[in-house]
Amino acid sequence: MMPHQSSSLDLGLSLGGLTSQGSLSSSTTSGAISPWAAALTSVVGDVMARRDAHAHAHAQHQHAAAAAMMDPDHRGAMRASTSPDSAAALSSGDSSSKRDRELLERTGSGGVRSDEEDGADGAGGRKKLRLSKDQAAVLEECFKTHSTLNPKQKVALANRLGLRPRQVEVWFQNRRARTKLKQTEVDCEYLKRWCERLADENKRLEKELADLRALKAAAPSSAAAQPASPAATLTMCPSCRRVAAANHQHQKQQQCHPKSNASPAAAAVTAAGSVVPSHCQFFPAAVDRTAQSSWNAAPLVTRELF
DNA sequence: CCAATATCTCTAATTACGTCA
DNA sequence: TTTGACGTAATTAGAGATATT
Repeated sequence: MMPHQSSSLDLGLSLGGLTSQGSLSSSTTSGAISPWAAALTSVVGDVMARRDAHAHAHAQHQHAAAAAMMDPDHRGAMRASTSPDSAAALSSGDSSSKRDRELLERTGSGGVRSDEEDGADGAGGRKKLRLSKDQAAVLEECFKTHSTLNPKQKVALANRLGLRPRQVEVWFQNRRARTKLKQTEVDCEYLKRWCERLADENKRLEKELADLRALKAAAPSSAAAQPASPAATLTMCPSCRRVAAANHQHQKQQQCHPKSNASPAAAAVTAAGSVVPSHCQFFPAAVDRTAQSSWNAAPLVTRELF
């Protein structure tokens, strides 16, 4: 599965740096600001300035409450907090199960509630939050920088947006899923077009083969002049279906695909582990997709093939 | 040191809500 | 006004990693 990225993505964000003015101060022990923190700060600054013009008073109230509830550091160095509820549960020695705590978080008891939730029914019904354009823009910008969040980033972002950390987490999960789905669609389209192209190529080669056979049949006299020489025999490579002349003199076919000892450049290993002959490598996906070991690393690009 | 347990985060699949044509 | 499609927030289940007991 995916390795945990907490250490590599650690912002060094200090929640204490969240000032009441809404500015996000990010600092590392070295004093350098990470790219993610810088992006968050600038994006949040731009978008939130507009947002705050409308909802500053209410947001401040929320953020103050959130800051009071959410301090992941108080739980110790190693265990990160996902929700204020779980933090509270742990710090109070609560032995309730994970599901219980998740239920608690969902129902919002003791946690931070968003504007939308405040207006929701309290009967436990699933009330769907609609993220504002500004919230979505901030999340989107952050996603561009990093598709995953460490706990500190999550809490900081949640605080800034007036959302629960869980909501930020869910948004990133769904965003990754959408990205992957889109990439899959792109890949699917790409493969479809390759398939069509190969079918065309196959047709062309079969026609070429038929022509050659016709040519051979039409000129039997020249073949008869050299009856002992089967050099004109045409064979087709079972793998790539290319036509090749066979050298029967030594009962050795002209090898279309030199066996495994061939130079590394002669064969590329596909993702499935099969060997693709070098002259069959007009399907680049067989090669370059091996480098895409993870979806996160696969950029959503339309390959320029045609 | 090792096993059991707890907790976290992730993906994948699914559900359900809100919007819009 | 109703309805179906669609986008997406939220839920669920299960797996892997890591810390704690």
